[in-house]
Amino acid sequence: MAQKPGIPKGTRDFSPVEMAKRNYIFDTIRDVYHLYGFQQIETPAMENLSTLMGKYGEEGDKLLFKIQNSGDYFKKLSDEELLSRDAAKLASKFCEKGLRYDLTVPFARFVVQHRDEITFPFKRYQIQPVWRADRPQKGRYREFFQCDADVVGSDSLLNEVELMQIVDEVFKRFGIRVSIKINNRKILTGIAEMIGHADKIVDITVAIDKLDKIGLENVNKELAEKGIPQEAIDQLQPVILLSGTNAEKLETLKTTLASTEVGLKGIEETQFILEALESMGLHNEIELDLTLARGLNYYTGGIFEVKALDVQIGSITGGGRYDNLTGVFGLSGVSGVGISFGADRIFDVLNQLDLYPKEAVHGTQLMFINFGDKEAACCLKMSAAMRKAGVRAELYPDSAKMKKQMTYANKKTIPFVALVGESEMAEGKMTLKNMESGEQELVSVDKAIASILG
RNA sequence: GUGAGCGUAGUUCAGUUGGUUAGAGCGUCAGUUUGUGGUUCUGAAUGUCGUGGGUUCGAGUCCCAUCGUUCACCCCA
Repeated sequence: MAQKPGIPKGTRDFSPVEMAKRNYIFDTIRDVYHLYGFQQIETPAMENLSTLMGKYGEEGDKLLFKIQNSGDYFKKLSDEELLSRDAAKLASKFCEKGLRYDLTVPFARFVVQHRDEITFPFKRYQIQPVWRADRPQKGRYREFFQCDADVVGSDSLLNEVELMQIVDEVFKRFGIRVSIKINNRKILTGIAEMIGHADKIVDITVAIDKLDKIGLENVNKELAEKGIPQEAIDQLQPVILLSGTNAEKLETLKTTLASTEVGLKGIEETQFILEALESMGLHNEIELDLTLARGLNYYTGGIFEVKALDVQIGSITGGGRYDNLTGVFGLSGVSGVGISFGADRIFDVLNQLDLYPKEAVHGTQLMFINFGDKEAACCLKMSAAMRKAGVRAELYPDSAKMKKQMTYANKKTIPFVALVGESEMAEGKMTLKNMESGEQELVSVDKAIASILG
């Protein structure tokens, strides 16, 4: 066997059927975004590395795909640099660009760069692939699509409410049962302050985040390993184990975090969002979950995450508020909040649950069998008329054996086949065969259109 | 970045304690059928057993390396 070609790990080809399904996902999300007044933008696949670096934490920097400069860059390096064997340092010498890691940071760059053309508040959505140099595994790819919607230039919590409504609506349309989790960075900060370790907030949240995965005991162990004293860990217990309804949780937190201003602010925000959503009535459950941390360190307010209830696959949507993301690009005072649907994981979920509507696949509806040049010419005219009426029609290009042509129609799951031979031509009609039932009858073009579209 | 499993036809896999010419289902192609597919029957094609080295009289099978892949951890959509 000749050497088989392949594609880089963590990347995928998409077949026609897969594309039809993916487009159904993108279209559904896009429709809902439009309903809420979001406008689409796109940004380049590559950004300047300086735009990307330092925005996703240390771990994120490592996962950035860097793009090698062109040209003889090694000539410009000193012997010392070349011999340093320091990948990160050397990369900075001959990589100026990188593939985007998410859509939020490029969007922040976009906002700052085009600030004079943008009318705030700016509601944009963006559906594009992103790349991460991660090691692939189940539900994790190195190239995957995100479907982001963000509002920048407005501090109003109504934006959070609206985004949660969008999340709820999208998953309702997909028919995926989900649990929407909400938290607030300010509450997490308040907790860290309360126990007197505000500086350890990242370690604390990362540890707490693993609660349902590794259990309380291991969380506490990890906290201790990160240098949190035992008494502080003890103080954390009631918070970690917080339970009850959302309202009850908030009440408990109000007393626990009474001493921290940030904490109370976070509680107030969360309460507003939850109450607003409650009055709207969501289809899916929304739950205050303090263990929800999210690694992205630019979040400052509300944090959201969505998990599918019927498939185990990690989070399928996430988002949150970031008060000062544009600040790092030189424009402060612009707050933003956004969500991101993970199209690829949603694809996997829909596949596993087999939730695609039949109409999602827009295949050919009618195929003309090709009997020869004369017959084909007649089919050409008929098919033109049928397309005009909105029938997706095609003519088999070669006058191959019937069996071959029928097999082709069968494989493409084309529901109708038209046979136009000598006798049909004489009458200006076609024999229309229903591929599912096997029935066929001699009909006019108009009648055929009616029964196909009917 | 860390750890574990798996690489045999287009595909899913079988292949005994190492033993002659490496098999099966599905798929593909041809015929049965000069205007009828999805269901029948008949026949055919296809592999450097991921790659390189080693042990052995003998390696698909054992050892080492390498690449690919899958899963878990870290992190994340």
